[in-house]
Amino acid sequence: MNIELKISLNDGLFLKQPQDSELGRSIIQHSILMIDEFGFEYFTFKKLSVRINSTEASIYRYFENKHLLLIYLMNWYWEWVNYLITINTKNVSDPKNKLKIIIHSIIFASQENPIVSYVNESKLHNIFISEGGKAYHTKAIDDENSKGFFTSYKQLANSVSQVISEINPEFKYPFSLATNLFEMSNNHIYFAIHLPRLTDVKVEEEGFEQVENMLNYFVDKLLSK
Amino acid sequence: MNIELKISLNDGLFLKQPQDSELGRSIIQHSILMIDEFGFEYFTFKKLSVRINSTEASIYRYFENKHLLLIYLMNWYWEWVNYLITINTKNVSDPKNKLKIIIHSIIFASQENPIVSYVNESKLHNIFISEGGKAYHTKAIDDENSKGFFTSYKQLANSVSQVISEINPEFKYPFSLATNLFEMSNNHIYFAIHLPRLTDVKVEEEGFEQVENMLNYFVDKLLSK
DNA sequence: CTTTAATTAATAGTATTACTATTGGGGTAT
DNA sequence: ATACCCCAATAGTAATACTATTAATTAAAG
Repeated sequence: MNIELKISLNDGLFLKQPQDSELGRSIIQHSILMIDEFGFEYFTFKKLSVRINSTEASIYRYFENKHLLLIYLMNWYWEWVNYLITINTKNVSDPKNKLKIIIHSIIFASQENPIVSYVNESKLHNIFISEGGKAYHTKAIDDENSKGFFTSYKQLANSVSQVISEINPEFKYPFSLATNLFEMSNNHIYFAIHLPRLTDVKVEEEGFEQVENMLNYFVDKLLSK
Repeated sequence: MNIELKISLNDGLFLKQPQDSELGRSIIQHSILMIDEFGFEYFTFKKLSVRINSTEASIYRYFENKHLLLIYLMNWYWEWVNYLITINTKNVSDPKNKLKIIIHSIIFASQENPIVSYVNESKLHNIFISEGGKAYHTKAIDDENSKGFFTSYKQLANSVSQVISEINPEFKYPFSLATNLFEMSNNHIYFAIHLPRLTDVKVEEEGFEQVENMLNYFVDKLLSK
């Protein structure tokens, strides 16, 4: 028997629940692989349909367009990081330790706890790093936001901000720092790979330790009294 | 007589120097207005050509495609901010004051020193905030980087990092902090407008004072010994 | 001056992309 | 057996991204 975790996402993101059918799961699986491989701009439903031996029109029955598919995938990622943070900090009471674990969860999300067989979490993390911003940098942002397409990210930011406020209740920018941890993590992994003159950190085969150290250093300094 | 400043940009960014002809300047002027108004995805050369009473093919003689036009505009912005920082800090010797002025220049770039008649610097700043990341989040990044399309940004980051190191020579991440000032400024202005739950700052009609205060607060804390 | 060369932008396309209306096939219920 | 419903494929259209070629204008050479 095959037990599959079902990630719960805003149902305005899809026309038909992709997790419930073979074709739907195949769309999720191969869209992740193809966006990672070729980039979001080059990725089309036509190309995806050829790869999964289906048709364009069939994919359109699941997702309205490729932009909403990207938001769907980013929501998957946010939900998954949220899940990771929850289980990793379950028995931790010291907020400073909690924040360390949160930072580790953000950066090493890709290498731990694969929970859904048809989702390559490591490549989903790559997409988050390279294409994540495109999910909310669009003219339709206000409309999409009002439909709740970014509540997962907001919840994530909210729970991280609470830990920040626990560490230093006087710190004036807990939400800004929380989102900055995500944005900075993405940016500096990306810069280290593609625009190294824009950062001080390097990424190695072993992983993103230097990025993790930098974020911990920033947080320590900013939250010291 | 009409004296126009000519911004010097990497000539791999265009096929034909747009600053040298009426049509070229019109392309720059109205692409800024249209991208700001409709967003980069909706913007096309066809629509631009209708607006400026020309043809698609004529625009293609100046720019290879709309992505390179965006990189061109972002380079324009980086060069312009670099120019602003240079003149604003010319007679300032204290590095702490210098950094304050740099932060002010980044955030209020749009409201000061319009230098080129056919460029609406305020709307160019809007594009930088909303669409800037798309200039370098693409599969062609390594190729484009090797052609020097991002040297303006790197120079900017480099000169800011020098000021940071002057303030605190022990600080380990001067480049990361420099780029983070730009990225954070963009993100939190954007969040304040569209995703307010992701930040602690608000933007008012008067401007982005709260963002400026936040960046100064971050810098003070991070660079204190 | 004229003829030739070079530079300019417009015409008129094509291939691809994004998206949709409609049809048909395979289970399920009665 | 047949009516009903769900599913995905066929076969389109309109818009987009891009290009080969031609026409018009300007500059240079004889």
